[in-house]
Amino acid sequence: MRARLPDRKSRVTVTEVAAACGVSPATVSRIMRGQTVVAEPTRERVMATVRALGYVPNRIAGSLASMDTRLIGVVIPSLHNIVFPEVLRGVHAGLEGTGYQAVISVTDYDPDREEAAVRNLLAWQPAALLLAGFDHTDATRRMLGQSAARVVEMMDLDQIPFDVAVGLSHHRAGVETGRHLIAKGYRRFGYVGHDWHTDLRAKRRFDGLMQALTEAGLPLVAEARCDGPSSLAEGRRQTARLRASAPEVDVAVYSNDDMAVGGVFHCMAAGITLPQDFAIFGFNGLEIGRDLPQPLSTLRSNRFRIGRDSVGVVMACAKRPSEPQIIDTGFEVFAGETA
Amino acid sequence: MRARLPDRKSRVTVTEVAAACGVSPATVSRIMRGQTVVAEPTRERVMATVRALGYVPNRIAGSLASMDTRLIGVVIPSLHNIVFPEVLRGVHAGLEGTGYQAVISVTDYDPDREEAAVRNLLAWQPAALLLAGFDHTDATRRMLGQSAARVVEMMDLDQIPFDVAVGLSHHRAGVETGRHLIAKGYRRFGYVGHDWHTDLRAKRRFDGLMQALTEAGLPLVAEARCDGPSSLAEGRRQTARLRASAPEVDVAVYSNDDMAVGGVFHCMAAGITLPQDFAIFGFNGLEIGRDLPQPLSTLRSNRFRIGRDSVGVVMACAKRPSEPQIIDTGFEVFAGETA
DNA sequence: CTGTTAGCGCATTCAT
DNA sequence: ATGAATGCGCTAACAG
Repeated sequence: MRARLPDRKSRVTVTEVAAACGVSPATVSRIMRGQTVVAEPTRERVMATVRALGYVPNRIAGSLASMDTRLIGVVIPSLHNIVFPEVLRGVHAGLEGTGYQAVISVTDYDPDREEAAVRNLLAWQPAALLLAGFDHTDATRRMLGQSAARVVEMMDLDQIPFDVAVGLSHHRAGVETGRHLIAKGYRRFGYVGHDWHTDLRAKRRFDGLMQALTEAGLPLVAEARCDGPSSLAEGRRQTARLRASAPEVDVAVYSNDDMAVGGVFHCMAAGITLPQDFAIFGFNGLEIGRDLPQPLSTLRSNRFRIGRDSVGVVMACAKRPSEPQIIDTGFEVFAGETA
Repeated sequence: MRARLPDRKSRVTVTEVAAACGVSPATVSRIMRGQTVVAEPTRERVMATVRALGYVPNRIAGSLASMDTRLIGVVIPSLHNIVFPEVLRGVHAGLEGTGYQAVISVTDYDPDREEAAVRNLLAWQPAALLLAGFDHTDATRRMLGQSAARVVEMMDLDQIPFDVAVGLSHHRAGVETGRHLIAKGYRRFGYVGHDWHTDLRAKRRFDGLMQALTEAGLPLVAEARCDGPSSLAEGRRQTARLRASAPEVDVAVYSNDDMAVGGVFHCMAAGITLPQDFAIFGFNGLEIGRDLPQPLSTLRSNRFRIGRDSVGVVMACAKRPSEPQIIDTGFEVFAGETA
């Protein structure tokens, strides 16, 4: 027999509530979940006791008994800019009122850390796992295969998903960017970007851009890329480099809005007039770009919608579909005034 | 007897692993937790089986048995700007390698939604709850009192915490802002702000500023405030209003960097030279301010550190201290070039 | 060092 | 409409 129980987190249990008002634990349990029909007087009596004792049902025990956790694992690459928080905002909007909770992990764009995160999260038997992109280790894929959780690969549509993908085609986004700018009359293209090893979607957009240029018989005149993650500071620095090395470039496509706004700041400081002297086009459609003195020309990805719809799809059905499913949240050109 | 078991999320259990390699479940459990000493040959044999079967321990069951969940509840007001994601970043940095997971809820600055979030999170028996500020409902306070979880009130130090507070004194931040600007020679102060009903810390900074002005015998010449949350767009709008109504103001203190950067954008667009014609001082020290063509003058709050240290304190000790504890993560003036 | 035993708190039968 | 019995998968105490 156990000598001493460890301190309980919640003092009150169903059994105690039941005892306190002369019903069985099963009745209390039923009332707490509002499921089956219970006589109104009983219900009221029990609820009074619940309030009096401050009873909070233990979901750990409940989940074990019912084999249903109401937990959603969310694995995101980064919290360094506003992009993934906006996805999270969508996730929370989708979760609102469902009784599900989000358990969050951050990978810093490292597949091995993603693997660790997935392992830890799966141990909580989540109803679903929301990941970013398709770049997982083999072990991660195996674990996902063994689990019964729904798996949403967010942000991206350019590969066949494991279960469901919710996002946009970054390749097509790149193509549309190129076509849009060519249609506006730009011919001497430059590219300003950040690390492709971690941010594969940025690379995919670049490839799309190149496809559009090739279709139009145009070269990429120059590019300036840094090794690290995107930032305003790198956007400024790489823009300076690009301008110094290739002053003939009339429009630069940026890997994202952080880099692009950095570019705008460089131009402000250097007295370069946008878009006459030089044009800038971003990606994402962040608030910061919209509220610039000259609004940033960019492509809006719908990050809130990605998060919300990802939750929506797993709430709609607890089982994986026989065919991988694809939900396109789209993108739109935001004209702005910098290109 | 139960007719039919519901589908299990994880097919493999300790019992099955144990059976598969001829040891007892307890031994498998011990090995999985790496706690007590187990003979090396046994360990290897079991681990081989674990890998072969793809066994993932069920933490729901584990938590119930050990009454220790390794879950940390985090309740944040908003994901609309980068401030709380930076706190979350700190939280995840602090959690790294501890085996604890963060369960997140968002309140949109609504105490009633905070109450609901706390109720839902406490049901998971978390080891700790991380909240923002002191503005809780009575019911929330009662629930926190009943639970054994550590409670960290983040961001703020201006009241006596329930258990631990990690953050900075917003009143002192306001005072220091005032003194700093007075020392720089400014005399005609304005204030640009957003809604105080939701963001009580902004109000506290304002009060501190007023105290500094009063000490110096200076009036607040003008103020422009909006009802909604802070944003770049409102920063621009309210700055325009302030300038129109009180052109004599030589420095404006802003409720935060989002508003202040909006102010900088207004000045850029309106051809106002900073800081000669008009000076701007923010609060937070966001990346966006630092990388502006003219870096924003502001007060750095240490949001990453707040998150990391909040986790640190609950990892250090599982029990509430007898006396409320206060951890000051401080703030520093960032000189910048706009004031 | 390892096995046995007895729950953790709750949800779910099935019987009444 | 309600109660009694059973076990979810695991960990902790104890015995050996």
